[in-house]
Amino acid sequence: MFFLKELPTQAMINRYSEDYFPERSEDVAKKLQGLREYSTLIRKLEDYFASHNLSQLRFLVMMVIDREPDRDHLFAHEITERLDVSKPVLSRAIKKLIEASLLSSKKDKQDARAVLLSLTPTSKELLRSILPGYFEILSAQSNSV
Amino acid sequence: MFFLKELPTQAMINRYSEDYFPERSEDVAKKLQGLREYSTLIRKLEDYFASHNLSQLRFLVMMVIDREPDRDHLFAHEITERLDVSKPVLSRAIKKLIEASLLSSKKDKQDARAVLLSLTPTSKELLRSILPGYFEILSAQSNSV
DNA sequence: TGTATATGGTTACCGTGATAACTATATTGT
DNA sequence: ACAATATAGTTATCACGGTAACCATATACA
Repeated sequence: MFFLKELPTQAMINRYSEDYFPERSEDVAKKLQGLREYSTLIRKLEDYFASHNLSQLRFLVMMVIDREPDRDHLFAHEITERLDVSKPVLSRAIKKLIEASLLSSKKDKQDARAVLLSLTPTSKELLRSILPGYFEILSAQSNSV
Repeated sequence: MFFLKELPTQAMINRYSEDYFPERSEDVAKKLQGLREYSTLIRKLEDYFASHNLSQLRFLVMMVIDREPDRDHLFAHEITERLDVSKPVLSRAIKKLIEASLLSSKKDKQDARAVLLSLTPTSKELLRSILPGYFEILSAQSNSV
């Protein structure tokens, strides 16, 4: 998250940065604007997921299982490979999804440590119902990015 | 933060979204890419601030005081107007900055509720020392944004 | 075979977001 | 003047990131 509401003017950035990178101060202005716009977008997404008793992370966990070709399940460590999130955080997100009947887990037969995770009918239906709103937010022109 | 490492291909997005917004699925792809890139950038910034015993928020609190024209102080509620963060979070950030001698506070004479916040010599020096690295990260081309 | 190492996942703990509700002081309006 | 309302800031509590350390099981290899 990037909190700054009123971005510094180009003049202000120049004043701060001209000692270091005068030739790149426009890049800085552009990046700050991007940070702000994407922070706003992330807020909208999180609000949207929250209104469906989800978080962005829990949504993405379901998505990466759903989008997996040729298989209807993933192991937790495979989800870790696909999402930039720490193991404990993922572990907790999975636990909540299971409690909400949005994931089902099954012990693997080859590896007693591993757990197979798959979507439930409920979560497949939920995914279908929230995707339109998700794409709506992502494609909205109001986010001037 | 947006966690998805491998973004969906355009074909995958089309498959998911064509029922809803076929004409805007390229916008969706672009937004997802932007989200990912800015999340990476925010991670870099947070790591950088952490290496200086700061957070992005604490840095921005100092910055908005420093950049204020004609005054060397701000009230907490003025900082709230400038940063998109809740009052309690700001309150805690200010408390930590004061404990670290990076902010000094003084009761206002007109309004007994309000507290004047200004930078200390230490924090002015700290700001000057971390700004080059901050602009370096923001202007780096590696963030392909 | 059995010991060291690697891997899958969880637990414990901390930092930092949020909201609701609170205290204290200012302001408004009759 | 004083009751109602608004404002400045804090406290309590929760959600959800992170790292370090920990089980349990698999794998490597002497």
